[in-house]
Amino acid sequence: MGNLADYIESYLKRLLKGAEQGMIELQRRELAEMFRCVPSQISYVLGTRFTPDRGYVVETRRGGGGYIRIVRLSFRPSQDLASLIEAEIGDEITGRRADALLLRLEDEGLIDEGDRTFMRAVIDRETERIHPSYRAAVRASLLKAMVMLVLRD
Amino acid sequence: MGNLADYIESYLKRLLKGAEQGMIELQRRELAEMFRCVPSQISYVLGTRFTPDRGYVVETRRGGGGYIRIVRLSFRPSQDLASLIEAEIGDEITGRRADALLLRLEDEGLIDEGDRTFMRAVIDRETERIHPSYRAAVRASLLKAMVMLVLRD
DNA sequence: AACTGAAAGGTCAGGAAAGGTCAAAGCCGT
DNA sequence: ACGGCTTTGACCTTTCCTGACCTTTCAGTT
Repeated sequence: MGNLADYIESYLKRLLKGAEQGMIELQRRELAEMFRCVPSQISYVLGTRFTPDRGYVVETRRGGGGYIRIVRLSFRPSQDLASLIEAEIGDEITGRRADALLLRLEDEGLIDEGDRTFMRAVIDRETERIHPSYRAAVRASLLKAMVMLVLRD
Repeated sequence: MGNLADYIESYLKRLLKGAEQGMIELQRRELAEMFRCVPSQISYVLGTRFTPDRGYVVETRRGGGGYIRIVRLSFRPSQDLASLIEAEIGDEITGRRADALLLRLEDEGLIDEGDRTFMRAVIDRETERIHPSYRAAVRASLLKAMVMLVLRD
């Protein structure tokens, strides 16, 4: 994990952990100076790591006194678990989005790394035997089934 | 066993043995240089020797600072369980046989009644959407995935 | 109220640095 | 000679990082 984007990401996540209400506010230019990079690098990190997919919302404001606010969304089900999972995963899902979701669950402490790796292995294994055009659907079914099984209670 | 792929395989396995958390991280290009071969040779070794079937998961990242991470599953589909499950379930299974299997697992005290009814419900739900001719296959995948997930460790 | 300049953040394209793919050639045992 | 692993190399995709240029907001001036 040697690249700059990763460092910035983990710095921001550390800040978020220590923050009230799972929300932080900062300035792009300042942060860029701190990491000695161009400001657009910060935008890059936000755009690739703090996406809704991964459970974050970013609000910004330009101009004097501008800021960037990062809000962490909690996966904690407000409704019932099944419909939340249904909404997140749907009938089909790419391998990438599946990874992102598992990572997010790990990030939130809902599953551990072993769970994540295991589920990934199962998905890879079951998925590669079948015809490519059904993969996305089977992947979704498997993911939903396993996540529900692990998260229920 | 004099071929390059075998040497690379055993080198990686040696690294894995000495690694904390049964996980190593390396760069494809570097490793290729070390063995004086083309990078795709590394991919070949990973694709043929470090498969989920054999108890490994490989995660990679491209681009600057890219890496390859090899994780050994702690629940290495312990011959017993994995092959038992594979043998019992196979590539396809009817709803009836699935029920029977779940009941048997409950009988043997390997899962409780809650697990069983939950898994059944998940299978029914995921299975009803899809085309009838694929149900048996998807049912098998789901069942295998969930049973392994619950029985692992 | 309108104008203007400075101070944010946004966008986008391009180059460099990984790893991925796939088909063809090579090698080896039967 | 054949079939199945191995190896190689040409070409592709993804990710990171930077820099040039754009837009928005605010504060002060006219």
